[in-house]
Amino acid sequence: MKKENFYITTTLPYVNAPLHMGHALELVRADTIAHYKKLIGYDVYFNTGTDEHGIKIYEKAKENKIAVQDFVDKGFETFKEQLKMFGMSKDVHFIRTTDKHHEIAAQEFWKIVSQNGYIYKKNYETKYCIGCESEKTDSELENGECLDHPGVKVSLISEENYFFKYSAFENKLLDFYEKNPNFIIPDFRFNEIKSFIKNGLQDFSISRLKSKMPWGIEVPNDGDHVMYVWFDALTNYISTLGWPDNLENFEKYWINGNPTQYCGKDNTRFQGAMWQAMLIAAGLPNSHQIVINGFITGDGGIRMSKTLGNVVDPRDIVKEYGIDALRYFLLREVSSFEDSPFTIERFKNSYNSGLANGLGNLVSRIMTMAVNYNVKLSEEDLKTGYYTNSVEDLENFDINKFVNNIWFNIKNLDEYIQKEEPFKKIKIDEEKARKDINYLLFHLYGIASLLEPILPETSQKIKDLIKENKKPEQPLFLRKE
RNA sequence: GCCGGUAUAGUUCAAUGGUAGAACAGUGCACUCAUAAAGCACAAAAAAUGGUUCAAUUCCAUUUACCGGCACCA
Repeated sequence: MKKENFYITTTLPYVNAPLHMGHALELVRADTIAHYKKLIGYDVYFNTGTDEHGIKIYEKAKENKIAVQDFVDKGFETFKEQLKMFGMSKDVHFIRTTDKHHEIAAQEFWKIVSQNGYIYKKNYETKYCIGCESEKTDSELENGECLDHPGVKVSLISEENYFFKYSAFENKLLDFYEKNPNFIIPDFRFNEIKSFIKNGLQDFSISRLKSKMPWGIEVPNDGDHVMYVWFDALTNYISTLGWPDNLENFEKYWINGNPTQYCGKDNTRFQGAMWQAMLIAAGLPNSHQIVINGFITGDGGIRMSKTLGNVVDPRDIVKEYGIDALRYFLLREVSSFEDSPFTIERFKNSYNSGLANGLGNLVSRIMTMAVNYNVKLSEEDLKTGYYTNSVEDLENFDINKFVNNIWFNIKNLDEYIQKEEPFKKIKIDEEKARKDINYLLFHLYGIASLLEPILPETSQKIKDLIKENKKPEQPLFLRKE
């Protein structure tokens, strides 16, 4: 039978800074969905990678006195190492916006959109703060002054830029949304973007003078300009598939793979509208779904920031508690769509109750009985698939709810042991006690199966213990005080 | 300012036009297979005002508080 295909991607983080908790959330969630789809038999293409162009990266490299290419190469290696720390699938595909084939794809994309009449040149006024020596957006200004340099009026710099005819896509986007009522998840984000578009779209600038921003992809047939972020970065979602050369992969995963994009809520507009308009402009099919995460905040919903000192680094969590502990918290405790706080205290509470006292302890108590009384699962029991039910939540990207249900099963087994007391029964009615333990093993194996996309490492450990009829040598998750 | 949303136990979240459920934290009991774990029990909640209704936490309106969006910021 021919396998069905599935494509999923994260956004590409900037290569010049370490990944924060929000990145970890997006990556781990996309990984979970990718893993789940593989389990139910899909041929999955999972994309992530790094955005490596732009003035900030260029300047940072200069500041560190190294060649820009070396700087981004190093950043990319760091990125890959961090993905390992998040327990990502090994078969994830990486795209770098400095990859040669990506650069060619971005230029080809530009050419097509230009041929279709959606790119034109016009004068563009940017606001420039002499103090910062950089361009500013309106949202960065107050009363026409940059916040870091009050009293210094920003100056207006005029230059010729290429523009994308975004304004031509109002109705096309609204039509597309109308036909795809689940295009953006959750629906309140969908409403936001709809009302944004109904307020009217303005064309936006898509190039910069190369003399001012040397580190970027050249605009086709115009060596004086490089692409500004949009046409460069957003096209990664198809260049990773080999577009425009490898149309086989493109057809398989983009056209027939329900391309699904995870992103944070600050990216709603870019992924949900801008990129979609660009695809229409290029005559290419739209994404299938955009799934939008909330933010990870500090306690009380306030923003994480260095000055407040409430930043939790995902790498520190992994170092102290392990990969699956981080994944557990992100996938179970963080709301699937709303903002959620991440504090060490919350994390520790959740770790102790859910992983140490919950799952870890359950594995210990069941395996001890199974080993002591030598109860093993039959080959047939080991083959039973657990992915027939209860996956609706995953299909709706409500991972949070899915994981909660697994923990409901864990609780049920604890209650079962307490009620049936096989450890007592074994002295009175051995056959019945062995049946109980078999039941427990069977359902524990089921829990391990459900956990496969959530906590891949732990899932494998539990399955091995059951198959080999062994107790864990050390607690799966040591209680932390 | 405009548009949208939210307000339920100490905390994070449910359900519901007619007894408001759970998890974590708390208190107590009790068990020993297990990581001083798990189990059982107890305690604990509808922002305010008004309206519709036999009946409102639920529907409607107003007020208050908070959150999100309102463009070139990944």
